[in-house]
Amino acid sequence: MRSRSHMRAIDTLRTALKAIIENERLTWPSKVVIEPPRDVTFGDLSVNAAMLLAREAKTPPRALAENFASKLMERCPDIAKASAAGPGFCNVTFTPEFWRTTVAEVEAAGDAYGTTSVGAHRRVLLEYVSANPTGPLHVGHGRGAAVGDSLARLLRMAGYTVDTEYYVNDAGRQMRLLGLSVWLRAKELCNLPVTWPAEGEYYKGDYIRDIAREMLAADPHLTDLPDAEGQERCYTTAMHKILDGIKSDLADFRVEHRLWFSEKTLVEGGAVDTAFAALSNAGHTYDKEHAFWFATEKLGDDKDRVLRKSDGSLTYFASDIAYHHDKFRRGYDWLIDVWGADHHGYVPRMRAAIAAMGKPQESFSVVLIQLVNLLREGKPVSMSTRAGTFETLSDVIKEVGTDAARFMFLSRKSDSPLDFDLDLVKQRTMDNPVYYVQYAHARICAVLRRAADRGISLPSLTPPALLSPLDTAEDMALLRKIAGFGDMLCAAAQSLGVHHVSHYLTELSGLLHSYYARHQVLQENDQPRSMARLALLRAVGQVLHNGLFVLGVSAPESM
RNA sequence: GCGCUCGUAGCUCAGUUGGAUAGAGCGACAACCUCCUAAGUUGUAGGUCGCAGGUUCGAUUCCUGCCGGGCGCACCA
Repeated sequence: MRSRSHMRAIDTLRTALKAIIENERLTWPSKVVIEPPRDVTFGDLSVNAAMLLAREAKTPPRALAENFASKLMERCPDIAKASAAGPGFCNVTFTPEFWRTTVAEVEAAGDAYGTTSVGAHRRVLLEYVSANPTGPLHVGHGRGAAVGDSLARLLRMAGYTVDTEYYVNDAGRQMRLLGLSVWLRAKELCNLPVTWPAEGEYYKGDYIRDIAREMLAADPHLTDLPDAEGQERCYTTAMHKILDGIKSDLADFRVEHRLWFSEKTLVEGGAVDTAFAALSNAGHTYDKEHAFWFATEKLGDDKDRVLRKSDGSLTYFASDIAYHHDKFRRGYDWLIDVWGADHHGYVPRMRAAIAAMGKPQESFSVVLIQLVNLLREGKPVSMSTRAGTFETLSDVIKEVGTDAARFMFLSRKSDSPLDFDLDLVKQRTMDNPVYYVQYAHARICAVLRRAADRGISLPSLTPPALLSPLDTAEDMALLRKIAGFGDMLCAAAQSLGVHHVSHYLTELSGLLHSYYARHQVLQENDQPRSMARLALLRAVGQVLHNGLFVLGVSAPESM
């Protein structure tokens, strides 16, 4: 379903056209699309209604469109021009006065400009990053973090009530390996004999040795402990240290998680049994070959899945079901998970679990994050956690900065692979459009400062009369663009595609730079025009600011 | 082999859920600072939207089949 537009122009046109169509005793087709045409010379908006209604009206689409066009002009004073075009489009141009009032809309709303209520306060739980606390975050996690955090901001702008959560996998094999790895390093540092497990059965990164060293410094007798107890202590300490590091990296990256949810606590609280009972009561489980199975195949999965293995232990899927069951119990209407794209094969079984809980399909969404190919001077940088030769998120932030890294992550569809070249991201070219957008904002601020120096002051709400000098094609282009900001945010929220926001900002910045080069904003001999343009620029600056906020990128006042 | 996904300008990618003559940046070439920030602007060149069918007023978009790349197919997490 297409969401209803909030753009004032579209709203106005829809209302007028609806009345006309009803007057003709025709029915408003659900497939009506009102949108800006590809070519701006066609007008501000374009409607396909005549083509959809031709059959019912028994009139050629072109003639019907002409009829609609003339009625629109009679009926609606905001419409300056309406005409039939192409196979039966109806193209509409609004009056300049109509567009100018957009400035006041922006000024009145301020930081809230662009917010809508399509979300209707539905409660969303957005889970992202959730990396195992077995090592520092790397660049791939950074992409998921940027996308998740910006999605939260985006959905809030669209009127959803969003909680963000990090699921801490603090139970299971990975944690045992972490404890073992630190424990063995500690023994090694004390020159005790150590037999290393097979490759892949322990973590090798330098941070493991660092943690072992810190622990020994705090307690020189650490290695006197029996193996089991020592490993347990190492696991607990290491996990907390690593988690602290992750939290600090996320803070540096302007990424917020409001909730931190422990898998261990969940399991110990009996959530698995509760979830199992729910599935069993609905008749979705069975026992086979000493294992406990979940019949996911009937719910769209490739085959049924094991929940409790024949050795009595739980599968990862089991606790994940319990986790999602618990999310619903906490009252959320919509669960959004941000996962690495290598987990896409996991989606059908999770969907099956959601269905088995009796929840509608729309209540669960997965946003897949494709691989980040980290490059340096065009050459790939290896990123294996266990090999210990990865580039951490923290290193990348230090090198290129949070703004550039976030914008880069957010400027492409999250489910397609991304080449992240460290040298490129530091460059100030259009391969790296963050500067282009930030520069547009800084430029506007510079003009506003200059105006203030000259003693020109704008009212906080600009009266319409003051804006009448805005009459060029470039003025209209900017006004139309900022008028569409809220709709763009809605569309982006609906498709869970944050990249739409960065594309929009790049386009808006292009219009601004072009405008700036073409029209002198402050003119010594034309105070009224200066005021009007200043007000327009201030509004554009506000929109850039709001858009950058959604991306979690700063809007500098000077560069 | 099965499933998911992608294939759009030389390169990196958009394409608003089926609309009109398919866009942007980079790279190339050529113009713009006595003037509010040149991290900028303007212009030119560049395309069989992987291939072949189908659905309809209309397809880059939806369906089918091929070709090619990525990923996934555990009583792992």
